[in-house]
Amino acid sequence: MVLDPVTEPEADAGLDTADGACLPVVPSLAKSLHGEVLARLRDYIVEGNLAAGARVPERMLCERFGISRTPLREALKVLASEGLIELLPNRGARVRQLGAEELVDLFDVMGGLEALAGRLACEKITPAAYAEIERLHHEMYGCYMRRDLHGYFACNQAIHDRIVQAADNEPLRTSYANFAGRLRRVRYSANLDENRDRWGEAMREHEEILDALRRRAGTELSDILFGHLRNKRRAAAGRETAGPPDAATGVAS
Amino acid sequence: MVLDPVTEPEADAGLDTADGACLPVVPSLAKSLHGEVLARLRDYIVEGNLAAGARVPERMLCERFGISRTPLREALKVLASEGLIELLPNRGARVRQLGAEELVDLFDVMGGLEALAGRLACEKITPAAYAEIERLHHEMYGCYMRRDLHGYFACNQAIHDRIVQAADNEPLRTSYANFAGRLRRVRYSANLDENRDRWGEAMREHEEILDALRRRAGTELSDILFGHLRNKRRAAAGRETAGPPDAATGVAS
DNA sequence: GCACGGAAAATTGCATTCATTTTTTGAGAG
DNA sequence: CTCTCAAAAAATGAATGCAATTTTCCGTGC
Repeated sequence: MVLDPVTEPEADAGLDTADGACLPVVPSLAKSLHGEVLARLRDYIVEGNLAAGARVPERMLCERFGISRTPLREALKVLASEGLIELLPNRGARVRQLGAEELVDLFDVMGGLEALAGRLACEKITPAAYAEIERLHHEMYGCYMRRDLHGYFACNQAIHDRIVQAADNEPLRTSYANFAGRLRRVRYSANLDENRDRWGEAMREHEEILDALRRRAGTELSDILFGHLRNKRRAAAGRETAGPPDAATGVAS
Repeated sequence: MVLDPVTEPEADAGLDTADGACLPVVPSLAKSLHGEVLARLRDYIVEGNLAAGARVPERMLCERFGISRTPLREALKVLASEGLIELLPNRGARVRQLGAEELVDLFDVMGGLEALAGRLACEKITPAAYAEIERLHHEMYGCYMRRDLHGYFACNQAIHDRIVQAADNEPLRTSYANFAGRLRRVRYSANLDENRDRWGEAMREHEEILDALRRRAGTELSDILFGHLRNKRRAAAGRETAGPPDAATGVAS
């Protein structure tokens, strides 16, 4: 996940004379140890290998990745700016705690970004891309009917991703990936499984989503998507134990 | 600018026993040389002290800030992740070029974030905060009437900032500040001055904004704000020379 | 006169080192 | 036995050092 911008082997060696037209893809963190470490460490944390609130042990990660502390610390600074970890003055870094209110805020931002993606998708989506989403929608409906939770999740995420892709907006993609990563750090829980009402509701909302997208009704789709995320948030919040900030929270539907 | 999260002196030294309730504010980059350098360098670039597309000279900035290369390079990595600069594999960093299409994308994301801020503000804004926005609106109208462009800009920005503040969502604030910074790097141009139609239109849109906010009509305000940014984008794009990616583009209204 | 080639200089990326702060360990007092 | 305090140990933050790549500059050939 966290869709990386494509990293081709950088085939344009040699002739880059005075022509200023060498800005094809962003080679920013293409190779370079730093980029590698950043991606790996981000995955490592998002995957949940480090307990929430736990301190990030530099030494251990250094030998784990076989690098020195310099590139690792650079990666830590970036992850901090992404909001995944926090830097404690003179005390290193620790995995960011997601309190209940922060979780709510993140869900709202995701809702805002999806709303934007929907709006833009209605303007720019190609018939082929729409057809693909329609296909995924029907596949998801099939999963819903036969109570295939795993398949449903996969289709659901694929649909939302496709909408973001269809928006064809690189900064939006990046931001979306960033926030999705932050939320993904919390444990998936099969909350739909114990919440059939929400599942049905979510399915109906997805019908509306597809319908609005079919009609290219940007404003409408925007509202539906925001509401969709709001309901998802509520469903997740319902599952929450609120007390310990480590509470496993559902991220689904 | 780029509103920093408050940095209190971290008064909770000593007893943090098993109680997991020590997450008041983010001391992330509170002090620490790295945080200082990051903020200064970001300002330095946003202010436009480095030409667009120009390479970022480490050595020079090091002696300019009186630090070694390590914290500077850390800051560079973070700024790259923020999208302000780009890292070239073995060639250091350069200030990111904003092509016409990227500019459009950034405006859309700003529109999406403002739309979200409007929605949330309608839910959470306090009467006092609303009153303040109303006051700013009338002050802005005064500026408009007497053709005080500078005052108009200031009020305009203050209003949009207040809406974001009223949304009371920290991740949103951070993201908004990030994108605003990226756009701010392009030169301000008094495009409203040569585009009286747009000025009047913008003023009318702001009337609608205030009205929707007064009625706490979140969905409506969301649409108006997105459209407002869209029009702003169009006005800015109209000024653009499109050819050279260095084209000075207006960011106003 | 201009393009091509190569060596010197500069710059980058990462590792290592050093000073400072924090955390842990242990001894002693109450 | 527990609490306090101090010193050792570890870890952090930043500076410096070093190999590798890039850029610059100058000489040569056409």
